Amino acid sequence: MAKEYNFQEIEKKWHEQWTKWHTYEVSEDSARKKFYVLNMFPYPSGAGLHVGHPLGYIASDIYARYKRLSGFNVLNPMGYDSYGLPAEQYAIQTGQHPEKTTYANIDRYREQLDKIGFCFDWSREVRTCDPGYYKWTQWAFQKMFGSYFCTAAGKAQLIEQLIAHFEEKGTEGLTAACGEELAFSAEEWKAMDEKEKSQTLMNYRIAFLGETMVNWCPKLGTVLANDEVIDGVSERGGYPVEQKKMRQWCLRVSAYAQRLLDGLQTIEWSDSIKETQKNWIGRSEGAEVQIKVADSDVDFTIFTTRADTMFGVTFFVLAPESELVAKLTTAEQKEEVDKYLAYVKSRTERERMIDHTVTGVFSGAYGINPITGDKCPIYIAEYVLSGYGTGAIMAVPAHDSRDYAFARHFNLPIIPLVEGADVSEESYDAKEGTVMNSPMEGKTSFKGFSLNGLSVKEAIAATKKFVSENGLGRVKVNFRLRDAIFSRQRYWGEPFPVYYKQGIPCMIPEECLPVELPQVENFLPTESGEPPLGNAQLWAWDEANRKIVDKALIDEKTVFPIELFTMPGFAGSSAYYLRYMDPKNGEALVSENNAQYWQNVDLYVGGSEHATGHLIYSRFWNKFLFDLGISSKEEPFQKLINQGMIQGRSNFVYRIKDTNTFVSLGLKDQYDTTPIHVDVNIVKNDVLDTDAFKAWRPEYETAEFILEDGKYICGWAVEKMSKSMFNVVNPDMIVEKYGADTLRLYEMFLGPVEQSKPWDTNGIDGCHRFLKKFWALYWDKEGQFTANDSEPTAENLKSLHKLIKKVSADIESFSYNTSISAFMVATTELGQQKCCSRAILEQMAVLIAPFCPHIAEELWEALGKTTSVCDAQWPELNEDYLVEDKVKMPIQFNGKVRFTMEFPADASKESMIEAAMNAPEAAKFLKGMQVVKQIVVPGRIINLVVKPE
RNA sequence: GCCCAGAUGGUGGAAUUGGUAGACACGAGGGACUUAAAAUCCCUUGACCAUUGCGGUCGUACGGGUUCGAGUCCCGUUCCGGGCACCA
Repeated sequence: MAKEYNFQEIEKKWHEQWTKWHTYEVSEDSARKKFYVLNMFPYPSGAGLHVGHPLGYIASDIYARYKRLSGFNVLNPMGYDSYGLPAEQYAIQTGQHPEKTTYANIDRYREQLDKIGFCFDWSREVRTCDPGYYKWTQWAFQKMFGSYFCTAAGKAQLIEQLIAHFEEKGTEGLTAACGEELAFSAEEWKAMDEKEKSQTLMNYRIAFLGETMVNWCPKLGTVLANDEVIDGVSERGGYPVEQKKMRQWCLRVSAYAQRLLDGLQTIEWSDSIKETQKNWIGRSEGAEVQIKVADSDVDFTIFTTRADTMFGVTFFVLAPESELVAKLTTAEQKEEVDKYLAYVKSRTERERMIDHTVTGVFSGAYGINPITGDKCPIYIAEYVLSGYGTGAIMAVPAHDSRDYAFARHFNLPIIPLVEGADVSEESYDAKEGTVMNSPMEGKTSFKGFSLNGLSVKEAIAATKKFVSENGLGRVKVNFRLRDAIFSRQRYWGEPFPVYYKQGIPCMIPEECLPVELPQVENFLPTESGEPPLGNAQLWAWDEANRKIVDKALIDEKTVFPIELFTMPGFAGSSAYYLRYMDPKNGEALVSENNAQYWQNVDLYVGGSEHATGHLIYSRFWNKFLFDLGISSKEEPFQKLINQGMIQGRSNFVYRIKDTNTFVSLGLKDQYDTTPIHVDVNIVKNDVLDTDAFKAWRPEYETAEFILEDGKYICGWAVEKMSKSMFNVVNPDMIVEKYGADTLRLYEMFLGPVEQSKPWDTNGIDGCHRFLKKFWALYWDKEGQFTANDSEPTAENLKSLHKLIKKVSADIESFSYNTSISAFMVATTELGQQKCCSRAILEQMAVLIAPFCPHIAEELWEALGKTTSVCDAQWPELNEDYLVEDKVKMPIQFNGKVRFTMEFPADASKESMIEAAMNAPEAAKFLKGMQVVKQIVVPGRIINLVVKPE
C-alpha cells in the first residue's frame, strides 16, 4: 500500500480510470435536475496554455463537481473556437496552412487540459471549424436572412409576412426595423423587378447585404466589427483602420437593442459588465424635429436629447458625409464646402479621434427654428457624426460644450436658457435649474409655447409633448449600438451559403448545407480586399444539380458564383452553447427535447474582455433563435463569472552599464545599472540561480555578480504574462513538479476568482504541504492506513461540520480561496485530534473532491469504495455539532475592549451584564462612574457606556 | 469629460456585512532532528514603547462626519484599474 503521497502515479491512474469508466459523460435524464456549467471555449493559439488560462476552467470545474455531488445532472462541455483571425494570423506568421496549425494547436491544448483533471464531457466536444458544426452557423445565418424584425411584435418574423404586407399595402402601417425609412405603395412594390425587390427587402432582413461605412484594415486585409477596433487601430496586431464604404453582410443587431438592454435586468452578471453593455448599447431618449430650409422646399431632421433648449438654437450642423450637404450648399459656398469635405476625407479615423480642434464650414443655407421661427445658419462640421441619430443637429452653444466651442470659433450667438447659468467662459451642460428666455421677453413663439419657469427636466418633457402634438417632430429613442458587419475578406472562416444569380444574392438550399470551405493554394489576404476565396477553383453553384462545381462553368443561367466573403470569428461562437446540448444531431441545431432539458447555461465563466463582443452577439443570436422557438430561454447565460487575469511576475537583474557584471538588488543604487528581464524559471524566491543564468544565454556565459549576503537578489514587477518578459509559467511544469491537485488548489488559493492577480510560483509549496498533511490523515508514517470504525468524537464532528458549513457556502459564492484556508485549518485540527474515524475521513474525501479530484479518488478507493468519488453525496451539515455550550465575550467600556469573560451559551443579556459589572476587572472602570447605556450583541460583544457620576 | 470597480503587514489575501483587524498561506528570523543537506516539526513575525511579569499607544490611501463602537456607513480628496467618449 502506498505510503508517500505519490501524485504523479495517482493522477495518471485516475485519468485513465475516468476515461475507462466514462465518468464525466452525461445524458439527458428527465428524472434529475440539470445544471449547465460552461467555460468560454478557447482559441487554440500557438503559444499553448500558460498558467493563467486554466484559472476559469478550474473555478468552473470545482463548481461543476460540487453540483454533481449535490445531486445535479451536470453538463460541463468543452470545445474550440477555431475559426477566425487569431488562428489565421498565427498560421500566416508561421507560414503554414491554418487548418494544419489549428489542428496541431488543438491537440496541444487537449494534452495540456487533460493533465489538470477537468470533468469535461469530451464526447460533446465542438470545433467551430468542423463542417458538422458550422452547418448550423450557416443555417442560422440563412434563418436571419429569411427574417425581419417586427417592431410591433418585438420579435423576428418570417420575411414572407413582410412581402405579403407589401403586396397588400406597400409600406403603409409597416412595423419593421429597417436601415432607412422607405415609402412605397402596393402597386409600386408589384412594379419592381426582382433585383429591386431584393434590394428593398435587404432594408429589412436581419441578415442583410448593405452598403455601409466599415472599419477597413488594409494590413489585415479585412473589415472589422466595432468591438475589434480599439482607439482607431485593430485589436489584433494594432494596425491602422480606415473608414470605407463597402458592400458587406450585416446583422441587424440594432433591432434587438431594447431587448438586449431589458434582458440585462433578468440575469446575474456583475454590475460592471452590465454597465459596459449598457454603455455599448447606448440608449438615449430624445426627439426628432423637422427643420425647414429657408427659401427652399428641402427640409431635414435633427435629433436632440435636449428638446428643452430649442429656444437657444443659434445654428444647425450637418455631418460632412450627410447626403444633405450637396442639396443645401449654395453656389457661393460650394468651393469652400468642397475644400472642407476634401480635408475631412483626408483625415483618418484615428486623427479624428485624437484631434478635437474645431473645424467646419458654412453651407450658405439657413434653417428655420420651428418654434421661434428664427433663421439660423447651417454649418457642416466633422464633430457631427453621420452614423448617429440623423447626422444633423441643432446647436445650442449655451448648453452644449461642443456647440459652445464651435460658436466661439465662428463667432455665433450664445443664448443662455437657464437662470443663473454663467456662459461667458464655458457652456452649462447640466440638466438642472430653472428655464428662462424660452421665449425671450417680447418675443412670441409658435402657438404661444413657453417653458419659462419650468425646471429643465419638466421642460424636456413639455417640449417633447408639444413637438409631437403639433406635428413638428416625434419622440425618438436612439441607440449607439450599430449593426454588426458580418463578412470578412479572409480565408479561415465559415463560407456564406450564398450565390449570386444575376447579381441577386440567393441562399443555397438548406438540405445542401454545409457549404464546406474550399481548399485554396493561396489563402493570404490582400491589402486591396480581394477575398482569398477568389482563388478557389471549385467555387460555383450549379442550381439545377444542386452542387458545388468548378467556377469555369459559370454561365449566369444555371451555374453562378458563390460568395467570396467568409464569416467573422464571432459567428461560430455565438450559439455554441446550444450545440453542446446535442452536438451530434445532423437534423437540427439542437433537438427540442434536449433544448427543453438543458434550457440555458446556469453558470458561464470567462474573461470580461468579451463584454462588448461575444457576450453581445451571443445574446443577440440567442434572442433570434428564441424568437424562432429553437432556444428555450431568452437569455443564454443566466449567471456570469468573469475570472480575473493572471498577470506575470517578472524578475530583473541589474547590469552595470557597459559591463557584463550584475549587481544584486540591494546594492544597485551604488552603480549605474540597466534592469534586464530574466527568466523567472531560474529564479527562486527572488534569488537568482547564477549558474543557470550563465547557461541561459551565450552572452551571459562570462557574467560576473556582485552579491549581497552571498546571494543575488532579483528585482520584480507585475506585468502581463508574455514570452517577451520571460515571466511565462507553463502549467505542465507545475503539474510535473507538484501535481494537478496542487496546481488546482494553488490557482484558487491565490485570491478571489474574479480578481486579477500576479502569478508567483513561490507560494505553491504551502498548498503542496497541505495535501501532504491531508494525505497523512489517512496514512501514518509507517505506511499503515489509519481509518478504523471508531466513533467520531465531538471534537472531530465539530471540525468536520465547521468545514462543511464553510466550504458549501464558499463554493456557492465562488470564494474558493477562503474555503481552502478552512481545509487547512480543519486538517490541522483533525491531525492534532489524531482522528481515525472512517465516518469523518470519508466525508473529508468527498469535501475535497471538487478541488483535488485525484487525491480524493485515491483516498476514496483506499476507504474501500468501488465507485468514483464523483458519484458520492455531498455531506449534509448538522448544525447541532457546532453549538457551543460556552461563549467567550469581549467586555467593552466606552467602546474599547477591556477584558473577556465566558458565559453559558444560553445566558440572558441581563445576567451577562450583571456578571460583567461585578467582575473584578470591571471595578476600575466603574469607580466614580455610572452606566448610561448597555449594549449586548449576543455571541459578539458587551459594551457598557459609562459617564462620571 | 461621463460611468463602474478598487486601495488592509515585506507578499498573496481574510474579516460572519457595524462588534476583539491582519484568518490562511508565502517570505523572513530563531530553534529541534541530521555528519551534512533535503524533508519534517516547533517558536517569533503590523509599527512603536515596555519587556523584571502581566502590559500600553498607534494603526485598514488621505481629511472630515455619523455611532457606545467604523476596514465596513455618509461627505470631500488623492492614487491605481476597467468601460464609454465630438453619441447631440
